[in-house]
Amino acid sequence: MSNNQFKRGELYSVINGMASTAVARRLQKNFRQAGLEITIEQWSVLYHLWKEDCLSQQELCNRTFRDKPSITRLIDNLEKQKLVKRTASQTDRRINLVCLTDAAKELQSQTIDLANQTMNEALVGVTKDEIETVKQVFQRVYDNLT
Amino acid sequence: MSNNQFKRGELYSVINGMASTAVARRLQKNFRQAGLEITIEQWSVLYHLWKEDCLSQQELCNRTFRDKPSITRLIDNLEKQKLVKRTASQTDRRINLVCLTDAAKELQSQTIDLANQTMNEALVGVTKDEIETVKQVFQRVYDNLT
DNA sequence: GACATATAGTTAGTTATGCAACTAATTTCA
DNA sequence: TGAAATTAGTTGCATAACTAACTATATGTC
Repeated sequence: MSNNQFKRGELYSVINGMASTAVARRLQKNFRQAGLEITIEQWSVLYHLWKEDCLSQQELCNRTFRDKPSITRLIDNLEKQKLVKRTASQTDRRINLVCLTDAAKELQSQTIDLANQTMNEALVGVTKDEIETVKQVFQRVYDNLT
Repeated sequence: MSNNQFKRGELYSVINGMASTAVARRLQKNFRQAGLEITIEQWSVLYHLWKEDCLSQQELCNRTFRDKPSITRLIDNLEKQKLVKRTASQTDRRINLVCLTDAAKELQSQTIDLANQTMNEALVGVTKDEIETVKQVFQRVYDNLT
């Protein structure tokens, strides 16, 4: 038995990611209470577009760790809500560039404030070093499996 | 700004839980390759029943961190596959006791081996102390938000 | 130039999640 | 005792995930 193997009874918390689920739920709730009608999955797409606008769907797949059908439907829903718009690329007609609308740009600061607030609530009593360790382990696990 | 606040650019990995998603995906794949037709959500319910059989649906909610409709439907599907059976409690007729079938009992060792194997792959290069820290932070975050 | 292969995105089908509204059984307490 | 509140579970609706199969465009190679 390897040195770092989880005991069976502890496996679940890792597989299920209960902590990140709890964060997501709380953030969703905070959005709703602020009258924002977006899901946190939609928000996570907008988040990457705020960093760099007009990405291809494939690029959004890479950055959000989602597969193509998931992104297709998230973009469908964001388009219905008039938060993004698909535009065919001039140079490669296979590619859709996904660009923010003005309405989406207005959401940025408000939702990022809510996200930061939520993280502050979540991380009460957690040290900087511990956060650093969690991030490193996450990255390592992700790299190990992909 | 609080001392342990995430920088914006780092928020996503926590909220999305990409690492636990990657673990779940790999475990699901390993189940499929072994010819096991269960989802990892279903497995996570069975997991708690292997530890203690014939729990109420409410108790399964608590132990798996899911809400009641999610458990209702997971049990529906597990019942379709003849892996569990609902039995009305003798003492409180509101309660369904969810009990394992023989078929489910046979799945236990095989799937837990696969889960341990998956965790070993995932945790290559991660130390025991780091795992301990991650678990503590998860628990802390969960407690902070619930 | 033409055929094979790779890449970008969509669609269909199944399972799962969250919320809100619901039924039925039990408990509380006036 | 009997009405109100609580608890256990279900159902309906919308969103999202994964897989597999699909279309369309682009690239690579003979």
